[in-house]
Amino acid sequence: MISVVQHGIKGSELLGRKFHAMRARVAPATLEALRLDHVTTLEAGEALPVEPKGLVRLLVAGVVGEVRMLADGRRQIVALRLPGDALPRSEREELVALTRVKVADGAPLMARMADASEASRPLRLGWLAAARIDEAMLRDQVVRLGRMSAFERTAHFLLEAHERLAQVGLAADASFHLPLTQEVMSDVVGLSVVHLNRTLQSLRRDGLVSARQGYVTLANRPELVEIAGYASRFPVAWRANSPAPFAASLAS
Amino acid sequence: MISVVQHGIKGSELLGRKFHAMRARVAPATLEALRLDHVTTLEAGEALPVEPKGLVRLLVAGVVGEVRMLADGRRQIVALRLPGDALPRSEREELVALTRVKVADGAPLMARMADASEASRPLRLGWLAAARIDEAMLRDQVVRLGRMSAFERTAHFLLEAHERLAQVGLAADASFHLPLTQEVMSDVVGLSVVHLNRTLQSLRRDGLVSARQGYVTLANRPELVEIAGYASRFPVAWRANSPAPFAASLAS
DNA sequence: CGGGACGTTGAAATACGTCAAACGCGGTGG
DNA sequence: CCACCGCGTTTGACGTATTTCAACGTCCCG
Repeated sequence: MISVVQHGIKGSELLGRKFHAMRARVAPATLEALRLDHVTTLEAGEALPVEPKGLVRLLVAGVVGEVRMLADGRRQIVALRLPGDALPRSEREELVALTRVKVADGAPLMARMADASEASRPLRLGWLAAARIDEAMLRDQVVRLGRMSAFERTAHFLLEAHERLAQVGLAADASFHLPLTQEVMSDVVGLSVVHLNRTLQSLRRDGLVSARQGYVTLANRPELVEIAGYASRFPVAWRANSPAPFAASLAS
Repeated sequence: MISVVQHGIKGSELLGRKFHAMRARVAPATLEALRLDHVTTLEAGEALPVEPKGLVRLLVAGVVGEVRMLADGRRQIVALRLPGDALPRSEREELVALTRVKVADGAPLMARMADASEASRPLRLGWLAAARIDEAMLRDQVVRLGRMSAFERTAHFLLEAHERLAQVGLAADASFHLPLTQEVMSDVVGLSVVHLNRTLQSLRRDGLVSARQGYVTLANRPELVEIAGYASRFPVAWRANSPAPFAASLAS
């Protein structure tokens, strides 16, 4: 979330590739300033070091979790960060690499932009819009955990994951790569591993999704949407654009 | 949340009283610009009309809930807004007066400030800080719902409510006025009314809180904190200040 | 071949939800 | 003044979703 990529800056050298900036809504000069400094790779399970200065980091590949631990070891993954998302720095949550991960330190400009002081107006607005989407997804998460059944939660979660990945070009059709262990997913949706497992089985039995080996296919998306009461978090304006160019970054 | 009041602008004519602005960290000129236009009163149960222009509204008295309804009638109150909080405008949540409520339309300046474009730097920073606190509380809510037992949730919720009210001078000691029905509270903490009721009884039996008639007393705060794993959401810097002047606004 | 993650399964425990009724209480109207 | 609501709280009995515990299967990797 806080995904700059989803904002008109489509693609970049995020992956070591050239800027792809199709139909970028941001002035070239500003885009230029977005050039990223350093790309680090972390292994699954590692905690990301806390951001030293005021830099902003961008998740280039893999999945990062905002993890909150309780005293007795219970774990809640407050939110997931997917490729293209910025990595926030919250005080009580730890950022943990849930898969192998590539992180790019944004140029200081990004930090200043976060300050909402300097930087260009359109970029700043995009930033704000992304933050708003972020918060909306957080609210979704609250509703999921507070009022939805295990079945609904899981469906809703998968729908969200799919949509977010599709946004950044990591899901062409109804299937996508989501290399998370069931334990991780259970900590996202607030269930025990065992029950999540059983819930996934129900979803499969009902022909709604098929999930194996980290590959998920939404076999019956309309029905899933119905069940979960899912509503897209992305303004139509954005959905129209795509297909986002930067791909294949979830795996490695 | 997004409480401007908690930011150095201590007190105001929010209640029709004089500005009290002790040790305000904001320039008088900026403060001046904060003057509020119109104060409306709404009855419990009423939904606040959606903000027409780009105005920002401030909750002066009473409690407002950010309510999300599911198709089948289930209700989740994503967050509570207490006196001094700004009223956000989210797409999927409805703002509902949970008690009799007083709302003030902020001057257009506030709107511009929300844009993070114009307005003074300190005010803008305060705004951002408040937004950060807001999000932190939202994360707390996620953890509560995702990984805490009914007992812990309720304790945690009461602690948060107490602290927030104390921040704005609506709780001197360990007791405070929280005129919410158990049904409302149950929709905040994601429990059934019946179960919330029983949970409150346990809390009473254990001598941790006493709650009757909308008046809550944290009889054993340290123990509650321990149980709920509660951590304050307010930076120490703020806590030092107080006692906030504007009072008695929860009731009416 | 052994070990370690991860997924799956079964049986039993429990936390929480649902249903339905009763209670208390302030308010209203006769 | 009393009777009769309506609304919120409380209680009991019961149903069920979800957790816990413990074991087993499987795949991968050394």
